[in-house]
Amino acid sequence: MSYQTPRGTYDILPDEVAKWHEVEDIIRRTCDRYRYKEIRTPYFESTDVFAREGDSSDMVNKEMYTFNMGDGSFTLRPEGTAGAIRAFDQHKLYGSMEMPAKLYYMGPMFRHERPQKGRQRQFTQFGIEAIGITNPEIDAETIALGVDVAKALGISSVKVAINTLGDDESRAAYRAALKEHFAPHIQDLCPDCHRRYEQNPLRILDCKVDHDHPALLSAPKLSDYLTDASREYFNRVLNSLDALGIDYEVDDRLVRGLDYYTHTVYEVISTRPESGSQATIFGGGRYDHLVEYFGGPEVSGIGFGMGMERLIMLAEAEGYQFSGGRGLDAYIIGLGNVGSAPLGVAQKLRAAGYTAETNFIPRSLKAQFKSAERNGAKYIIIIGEDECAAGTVNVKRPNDKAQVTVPAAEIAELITKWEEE
RNA sequence: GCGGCUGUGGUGAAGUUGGUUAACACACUGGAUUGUGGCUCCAGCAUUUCGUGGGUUCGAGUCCCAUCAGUCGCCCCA
Repeated sequence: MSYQTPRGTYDILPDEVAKWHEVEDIIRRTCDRYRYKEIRTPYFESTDVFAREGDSSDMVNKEMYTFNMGDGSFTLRPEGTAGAIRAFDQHKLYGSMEMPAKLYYMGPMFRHERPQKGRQRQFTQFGIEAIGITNPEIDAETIALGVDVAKALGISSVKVAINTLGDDESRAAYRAALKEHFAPHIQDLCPDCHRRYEQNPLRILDCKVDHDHPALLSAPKLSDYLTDASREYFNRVLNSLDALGIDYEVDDRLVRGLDYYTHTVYEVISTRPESGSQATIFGGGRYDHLVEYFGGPEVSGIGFGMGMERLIMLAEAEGYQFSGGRGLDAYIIGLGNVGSAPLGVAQKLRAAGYTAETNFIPRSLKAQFKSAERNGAKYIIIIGEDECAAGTVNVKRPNDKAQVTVPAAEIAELITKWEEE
């Protein structure tokens, strides 16, 4: 009997962790520059935080990890927005933070989906939310933040696709128009579109099967149903993107899966052909009713979510070199009966800020040299019985094979001197 | 949830129409060189074992069924 990680989950092994630290660090620094503050919410919430009324999609019905321990129904968070808004309302941050409240989060999310590459059941998502002020410049700035993160990881082949869903009035009118338009053609469309017709008519527009169907090509445009205010808002978003120096493409077929989105929606995708179904780097939009749903004021927010596994995959595809973490400064070799002398030397170096490692099991000099080399030691320190008795150590620099003998007490000073050369 | 493909040691992998000792390479361990490594050479390294569990057969890594996992596409994508 052997054990393995559950389907769609994976271990991040020691060799890969440095990569994650680096990505996390880039995200934190970027958010810091934009003055977004981290918020950490529970990994599970009451189920109704995620299963809001009006959502009848597959996500809520089949793709959530929900459990009941006898004190209510709880669900592992499938995304970050709901928890952040819930916290914003619960702690009345609209009273203590200056608006917009600019928040970011980073951590594991859980979705019971069929796994694929870049699509795990437990995955890691970074996201931001700017809550409390409806303003097109904010919408544009969130895109700039996400693009900055991607750029910092060398991801340059990106395309910003953006669209507007308009306000409630615009979207309701468009939805009605779409249903009216497709009603006579519904029999010609694929079975999936039959379901979409009922559940989310906007999704028919990006159907892969019926992509070139005449009824799709002649379908009414959302832009024709926008109110003047909505159109004006969207134009200001686009102008702001110009000001930020961000190229974009308006894609009037870009929609979202949930009903709470209004006005701006966007997706930033990789244009590298091999990225396939993992092309989306991050996607987000504005939501008008979420804050009041959780008991807060009638204000809107905007945010995006970014899958960090994909981010790392894309960074690697673009040739980004991860630093690999800190290397080894000194490897201390002990030969013969030298007791704990190597430990003492290692500790002196660590106290001075260096990384140091010693051999613990009796091994030949050759074997210990191999370990030192494999660990990429910048300095190799040899302590034999003679040195131990004399209170000295041999210090070797593999680069040029220079070697000196110094009193053990002065080891840190010697390394520092060599480091400064 | 649906369909296709894949699954051999630490890694990459070869394994013909089922036939008896699972190739090769790298990595790793030890030695040649018992206090100065990185090269070279030698040796060891899957010993009912080929993701797991059944089945067919005199005999299965090779065929059949189931199952698990990965992967590609669909659905969905908060």
